[in-house]
Amino acid sequence: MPPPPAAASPPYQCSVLLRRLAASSSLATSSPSSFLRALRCLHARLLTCGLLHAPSHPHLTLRLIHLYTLSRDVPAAALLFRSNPCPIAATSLVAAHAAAGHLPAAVSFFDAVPPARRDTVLHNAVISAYARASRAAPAVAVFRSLLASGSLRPDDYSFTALLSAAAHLPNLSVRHCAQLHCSVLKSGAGGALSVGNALIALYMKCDAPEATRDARNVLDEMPAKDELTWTTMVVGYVRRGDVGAARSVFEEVDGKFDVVWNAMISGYVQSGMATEAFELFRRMVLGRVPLDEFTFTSVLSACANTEFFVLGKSVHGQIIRLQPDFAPEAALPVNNTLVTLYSKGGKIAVAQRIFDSMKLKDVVSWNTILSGYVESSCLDKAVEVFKEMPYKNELSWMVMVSGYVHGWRAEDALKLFNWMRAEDVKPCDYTYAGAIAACGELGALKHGKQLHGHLVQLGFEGSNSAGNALITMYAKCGAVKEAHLVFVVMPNVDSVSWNAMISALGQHGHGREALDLFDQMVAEGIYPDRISYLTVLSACNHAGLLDEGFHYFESMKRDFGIIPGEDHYARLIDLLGRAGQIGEARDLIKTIPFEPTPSIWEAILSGCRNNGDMELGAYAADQLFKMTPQHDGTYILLSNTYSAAGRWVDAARVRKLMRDQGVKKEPGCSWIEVGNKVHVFLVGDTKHPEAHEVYHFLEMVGAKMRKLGYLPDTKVVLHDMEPHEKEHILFSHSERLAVGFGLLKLPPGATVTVLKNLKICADCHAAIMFMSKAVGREIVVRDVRRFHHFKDGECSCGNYW
DNA sequence: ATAGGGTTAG
Repeated sequence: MPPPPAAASPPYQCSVLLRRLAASSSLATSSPSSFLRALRCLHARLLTCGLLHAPSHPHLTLRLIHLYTLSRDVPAAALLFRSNPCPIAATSLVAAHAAAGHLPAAVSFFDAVPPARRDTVLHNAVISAYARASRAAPAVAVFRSLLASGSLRPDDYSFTALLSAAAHLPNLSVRHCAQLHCSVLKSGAGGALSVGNALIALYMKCDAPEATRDARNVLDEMPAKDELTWTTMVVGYVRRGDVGAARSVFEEVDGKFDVVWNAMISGYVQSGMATEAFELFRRMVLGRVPLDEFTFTSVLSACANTEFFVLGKSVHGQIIRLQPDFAPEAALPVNNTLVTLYSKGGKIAVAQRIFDSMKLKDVVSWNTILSGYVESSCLDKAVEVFKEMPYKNELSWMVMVSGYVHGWRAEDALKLFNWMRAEDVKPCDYTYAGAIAACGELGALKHGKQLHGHLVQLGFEGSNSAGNALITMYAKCGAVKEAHLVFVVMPNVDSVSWNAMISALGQHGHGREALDLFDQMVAEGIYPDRISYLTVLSACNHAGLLDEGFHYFESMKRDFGIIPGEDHYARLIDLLGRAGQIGEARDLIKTIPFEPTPSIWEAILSGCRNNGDMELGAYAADQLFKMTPQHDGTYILLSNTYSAAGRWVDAARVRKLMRDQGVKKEPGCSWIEVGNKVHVFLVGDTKHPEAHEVYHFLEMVGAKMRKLGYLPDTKVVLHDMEPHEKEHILFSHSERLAVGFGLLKLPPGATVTVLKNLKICADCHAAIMFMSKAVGREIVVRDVRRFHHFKDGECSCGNYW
């Protein structure tokens, strides 16, 4: 934007420049700072020429206000306006702010105009501002004030705006609609096309089935109809979930209006009927119906959601061929959807290229690329994007918080969540769900409970995402009762909630109760999914319920048509292995309708460890080595199998092999607080590429302890031990807990956190709880996998090592 | 100067 010429401009030149500035208003969004600079320059010139507020040029001030509004320089616009609060300027300001979604600002301009100066048009603008914001009651109040003014009369616009506001009434009944309909007819506004359209939309919003008939009557009595009339009908039926009726309205106009095509396609997309949407799109192409940005956006989003990636690419190709002349604003949603398509199709690099090439980007674009990186598990890249985003909204924070949770970075998730609240961004229920999941991951029961309290305060109790997260969090923290309480009070539980609750019971050894709950779910008519069955099989595993496991495994396919996947087979084999029926497990492999996968061989191998069946074990290990040669678990499992069979030499040979092959043991750490010291044990290979992350975590632990201040002189003692020392220290839980760490010698009030990533049996868990009670201290057990049934060596860390 | 429909991120 070049600055205006330096020479003094006559009024005419000023108005020309203003108009040119307005024409380049797209710059206001793409390059706001240079636009604003030019605008201020012009403003100064108008002032020096004495043209502002000149009675001969009222439009100059008006246009200036409008442009300031466009550039979001609200104070400047307001200042100009206050010097002369004329209704025309107010109308323009109200409309601009309402369009930008700033309702309070919009209304403030209405309020600033003295009531005697307000005209009908200004009232109309405010009514429609409320309508846009779904605020029916204040819209009606403004309409009433219009009637009460005495001198003013509502016109067609007033009624159109009033009706569209009324469509947002919470319990809209046919009676309401009929009353409004009557007052429209009495005023004589009934003949206007826009009023008729608004009436149809109003009736179609009613839940009552007979409302559609009334809408149809309005339509039939309208002297003239336009494409909006039909579109409203189609959209109304789609929203009511009656795609069939929408389709017959669509057939009735026989494709005469382009927008109705778009409405029908998007209706199919919203109803999850992608195939029908594609079919309609094909007919549009064949029938040479003009395709616009709305068509492309709907079809592309259908492709992205249904993983019809190839079809999406061909639509993209079509766009490239047609070279449609979209304005940057029109191309924006199309490009946003393309970015979604490619990132969901796993082509994040292509998505990034499209993103880079976009002339105009908005929050949606940035959120799309952000979640693209999160879903492609490129968390570091996502963080980078998050930091450089020019604008964020609540969704951006939500994506990042839940991205951290999925990337196993719970601490970062909580940090971000707190930061977000410090920035005064109000988290939605999904964001709370992410933070709560992070608490579950960390075993931070207190913090989780706190968030639960906030949820209740904020009125998010009815939210399923938050409720499901709470169930899982409480279960992970060992608070099954609380989990159950959440489950019971949830107003509309879904299959995720059931699965979470069943799994909560199963994890804590309540196998029978878990199975009962599953049966109850089926009895209530909820269809179990593959996750439900995974959960049920795990519950059987924890409780050692072999026959029940088989019973549910068989019913899965028979009763619900769910094809068992590798994970289901692996759990079943696990179950057999635990019961000592390794021969049956061997037979089961033969019945699997696909090639056994690593997780199945792993289950076999760990079954063999319990039974010392070295022949099968060695075979399973062979298969595993072939499939995942660098997987440390295989070596450890095989070595343990040999140990269990008493073949120590072979066990040592496997470990040597692992070293020789250069397979790195994944690093991890365990930590425990004793007195004023935090003992941290670094386990695994310190040369592993991920070891620095563990060191980082250790530093964080220390810093956190000091910050919390509950142990004033906390020292972090790093134990980077020799292998033989590790095996000694991590030999057995109960031993370690009782003796090794001197639990009973702890000072009163100390908190003990028991290790990360250990397998622990129900008996040990009970022992810890008992000790905790005995010494009157809180003990948090975090991220511990618990086994109800265990044999020698299973619970001890000899297994882990 | 004001109205009404069809689009995108989880």
